[in-house]
Amino acid sequence: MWWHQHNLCFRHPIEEDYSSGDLDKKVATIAETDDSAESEVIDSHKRREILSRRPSYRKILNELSSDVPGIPKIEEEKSEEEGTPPNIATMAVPTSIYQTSTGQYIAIAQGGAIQISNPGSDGVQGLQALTMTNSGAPPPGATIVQYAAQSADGTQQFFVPGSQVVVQAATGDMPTYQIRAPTTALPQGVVMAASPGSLHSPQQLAEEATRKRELRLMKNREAAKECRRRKKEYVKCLESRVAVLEVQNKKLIEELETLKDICSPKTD
DNA sequence: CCAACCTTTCGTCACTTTCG
DNA sequence: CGAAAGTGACGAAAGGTTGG
Repeated sequence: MWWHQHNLCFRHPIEEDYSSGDLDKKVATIAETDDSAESEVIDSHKRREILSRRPSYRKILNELSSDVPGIPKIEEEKSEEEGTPPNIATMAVPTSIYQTSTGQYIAIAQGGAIQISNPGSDGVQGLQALTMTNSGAPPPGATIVQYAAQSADGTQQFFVPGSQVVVQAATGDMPTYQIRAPTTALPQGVVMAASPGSLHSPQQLAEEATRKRELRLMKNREAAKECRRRKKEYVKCLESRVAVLEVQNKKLIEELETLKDICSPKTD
C-alpha cells in the first residue's frame, strides 16, 4: 500500500488541486488501515528526507510579482511592530499597555478593566474586554478574569508593574487569566516570562515546559493559519495569471490569423 | 431518513528556511 | 549558529452531498 502513498505525496504541491481535500482523506484512510504504525513513521521520515522543498509561497509570489507588474506582492505584516495597534486607541483611557511574548497587547484601565488585542487579527475580533471581578484589595489567592478568545489558547505569562502578574491559567475555548501578586517588583513597562533560572522545584520546571509548549503550539497554530492564507492567495494569483495569459494567447492567435489573411489573400 | 462518502478546515508534528 | 518563522504532511472533526 505504500506505493500508493508515495505516489500521492511525491506530487509537487503546485500540481495539486488545493481546493480538494480528498487527497488528504485518501492518505489518511491508507494510514489508518495500515497495521504497522512503526513502519509508517519510518517510511514517513524517509519520504520527507527524499522530498525536496521549494521556496516559500511568499518568495515565489514576490518573484512572480517582480516579473509581472499586475501581481500584488504579499506584504510583511508590520503593524504589530510599529507601536500601538489602531484598535488600542478605542479603549477607555488605559493606564498601561503591555505586549506579551506572543504579540498580544494588554491594556489595563484605571477602573480595573483589562483589554486584550491580537494585532494580527482583522480588528473586529482583535479587541476583547475583560472585567476584573475585584475592584478593591486583592484576595490572598488570585483574581480570575475571563474573556472569550477566538484564537489564543496557549499559556502566557507577563507582569503588570506595581501590583500583579497576569497568567493565562488554562487552555481551551475559554482561557482563564489570573492576576497575581508578583514575588518581585519589576520596572514599569517590562514584559517578561518566567525564566528557567528562576524556577526551583520540578513542578515549576514542568509548568515552565508546559507553558513553553503551549506557547509554541499557539504560535505554530497561527503560523499555519497564515501559511494557508498565503497559499490561497498564491493559488488565486496563479489562477488570475492563467486567465490573463489565456486572453493574451487568444488575442495572439487572432492576430496571427489576421496576418495570415493579409499575407496570403485567397484568390477566389 | 440515514449511512456512506466527500469536502473543507484546523491543529499538530517534523522538518526546512530565514534572520539576527 | 541558534531561534524563530514557514510549510508539507497527516489526522481528526464537522458539515455537505448523495444514493438507497
